[in-house]
Amino acid sequence: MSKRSYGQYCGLAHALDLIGERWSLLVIRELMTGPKRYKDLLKRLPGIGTNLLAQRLKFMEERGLLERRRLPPPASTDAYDLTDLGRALEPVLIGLVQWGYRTIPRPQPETAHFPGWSVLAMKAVFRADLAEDVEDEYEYRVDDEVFHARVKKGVLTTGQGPALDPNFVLETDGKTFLAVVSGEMPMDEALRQGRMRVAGDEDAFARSTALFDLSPLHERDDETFPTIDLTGRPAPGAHRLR
Amino acid sequence: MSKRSYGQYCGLAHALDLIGERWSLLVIRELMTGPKRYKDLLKRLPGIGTNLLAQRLKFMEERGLLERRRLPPPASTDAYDLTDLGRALEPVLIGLVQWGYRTIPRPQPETAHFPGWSVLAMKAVFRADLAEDVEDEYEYRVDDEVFHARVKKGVLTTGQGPALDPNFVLETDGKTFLAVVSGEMPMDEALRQGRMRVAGDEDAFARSTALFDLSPLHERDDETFPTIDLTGRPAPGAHRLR
DNA sequence: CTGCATCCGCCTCGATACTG
DNA sequence: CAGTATCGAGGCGGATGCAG
Repeated sequence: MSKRSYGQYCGLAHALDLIGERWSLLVIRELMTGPKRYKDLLKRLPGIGTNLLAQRLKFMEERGLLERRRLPPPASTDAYDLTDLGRALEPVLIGLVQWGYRTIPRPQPETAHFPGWSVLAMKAVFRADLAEDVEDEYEYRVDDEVFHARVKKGVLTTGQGPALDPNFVLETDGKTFLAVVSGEMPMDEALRQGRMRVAGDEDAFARSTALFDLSPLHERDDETFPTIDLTGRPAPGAHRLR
Repeated sequence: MSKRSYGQYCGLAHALDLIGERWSLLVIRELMTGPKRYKDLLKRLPGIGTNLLAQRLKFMEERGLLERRRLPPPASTDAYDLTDLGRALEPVLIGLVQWGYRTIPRPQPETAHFPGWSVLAMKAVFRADLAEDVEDEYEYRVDDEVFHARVKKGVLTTGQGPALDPNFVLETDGKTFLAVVSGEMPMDEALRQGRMRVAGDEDAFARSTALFDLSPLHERDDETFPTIDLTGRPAPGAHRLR
């Protein structure tokens, strides 16, 4: 029952009392892109073990991080959804993603990957300083997952499901997608090989590749790596797009 | 030896592979305020167990988060210090502190607390939007710990040890300090009772209490609660100080 | 005395089997 | 489908040992 607390008066220690145990933050990550059913969580968290997932869900529900919800009529079972408190962890997740990408190893054959994980990654690598004058909407279809991004006045919002009025729709399979986002394969090559297709406005697509800097993460130098900005100052060397 | 990895291609999962285990982030927190010796870490992390601390230090040193350093001559033993990679976790720690303070319970008699933990807390509750025109330096002496804050052009920097040219020096004991920062005791009362003393510029002290909003954390409404700002937009209702 | 390594009991984790 | 029950393996926490 996880009665182990650090017993410190410290915001960090208390935060870790709530979400510091194994799998907890990954459950939050899954719910960050929308409500999920129990079995979906199991599928997207390979290795968690069913008892532990149940325990984590119960624990975080009791603490007010998430809640069990009855889905609208067509669905027969419940789903889990974040509360405002749980959703407030988004900046922390983004910060951890940014930090993690500094040293993430290249994907191995057995490395798990779901396209939806890239929604957080997009927010992590988003260049808000280049997006002041951009107003776009992009749709991504990878395997059976569909998600979208909306850029407006320097702000990025994302969600699962199709976009309302996308400037382009990108379509590919999970293997190609992973190869591209991990920097193993240049995007142009995936397009040339026909393993990735983009339908819509070419200029918007060019803008999107600048806004989401998917360029080889492993060779990137720290100077240009975006990090959470506590002061709101523009990054050095930043220039307007368009 | 902690060979357990999530095996996911996701910045968050990889970050948790590095700092997701018990005590890891608290070790980082300790080193965030400056290099520490092994025994100091043990003392400031009650309950960790000596073997586990050694294991965590070794693990994180191998991964490049921290390094063992020989201290300047007067010291006889080594100390541990963060690398740039480890120090890059600061925004994440601040974000977690901000989030943790939303639900942190009132301190109990057995709750551990070291004054230095408040250095991170200051950064977490700092109102940068009020500090644009402030240029101050404050010194805090609590029990045997001394630390300082420097505010300049909306930016806060902190450190252990005395300030160079402080506008005021605040002095108190650990018990009173905890009571005040946890909102159990109003700062005025601590001053009136003589349990806390402020020597120096009264106006600067008034500014500091506005910049570091120590007002009752437990009753605070979410609207005014500072959170990490990814966009650099000023908080709603913010006004200039001075 | 500091900086660990070893040992030991307990709790957590992860996999599988089972139930409403 | 959504969990609960069970169990072996390993991580954790506390005490102790020991080398520099």
